[in-house]
Amino acid sequence: MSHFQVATFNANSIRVRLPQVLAWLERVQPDLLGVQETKVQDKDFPREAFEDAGWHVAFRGQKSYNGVALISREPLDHVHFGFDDGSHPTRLARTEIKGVHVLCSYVPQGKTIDHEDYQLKLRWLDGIRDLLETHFTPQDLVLWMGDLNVAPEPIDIYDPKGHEDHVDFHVDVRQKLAYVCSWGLVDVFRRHHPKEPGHYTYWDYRAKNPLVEGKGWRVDHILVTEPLAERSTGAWIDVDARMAERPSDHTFLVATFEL
DNA sequence: ATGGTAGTAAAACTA
Repeated sequence: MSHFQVATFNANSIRVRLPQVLAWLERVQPDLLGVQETKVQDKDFPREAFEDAGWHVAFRGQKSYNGVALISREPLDHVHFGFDDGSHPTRLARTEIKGVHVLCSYVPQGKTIDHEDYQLKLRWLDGIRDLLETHFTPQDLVLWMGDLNVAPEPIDIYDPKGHEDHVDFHVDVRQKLAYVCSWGLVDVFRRHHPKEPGHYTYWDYRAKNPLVEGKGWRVDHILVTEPLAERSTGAWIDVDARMAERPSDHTFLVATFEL
């Protein structure tokens, strides 16, 4: 039996959030952290800051937008960025660690439901289903984590009635995520906190006092195949991590397993 | 209230 702790975090600039991320890694000591929205070109990624602290990093970014990174205690095996056709390398990272196949993604947000980017988002999620079907079976140990930009259920967002036309809660995107999960993925946070409302991973900067007013969204997820779900021992959202000096609009989601 | 704030990067775009 081997302990395995994995986490996901939308940093909204890895350079601005560097002290917060380093402190969090030091405190929690996960095996693997997936980061989205690093917002930095590879030449400017703060690689040495992580390596000096004893972490291994793999990243793929671009100027201003997107960017994903994997931060690991053990050296990372080969990390593949993007889909099989090479598209979206700054939104998707894949690797294998401790026998677990890991996907880390920053799903396109979609802007508005009448925007063409929303259709791109739906097709993007189809692409994840295709990727899963191509490379794995539901009997494998597979973990998909990241900012998926979908609140799956009404309990995963404040004021669900008021957000029915929002790209992160619209019926089409929720059905699309359900379709991907119907391949054989379980929401590991919900497995440990069934039907509990008010657990959020994201709060809009533009709200006056979103954390206090409870104006949050659960759009960051760790989804796993059934054999991995059976080995999961807990899942939690680290709201305390938002006590940082310059917190991201998202916070850390953590899951633990006994492999 | 079609606003609000944060980040990048240098005006406007994204979330």
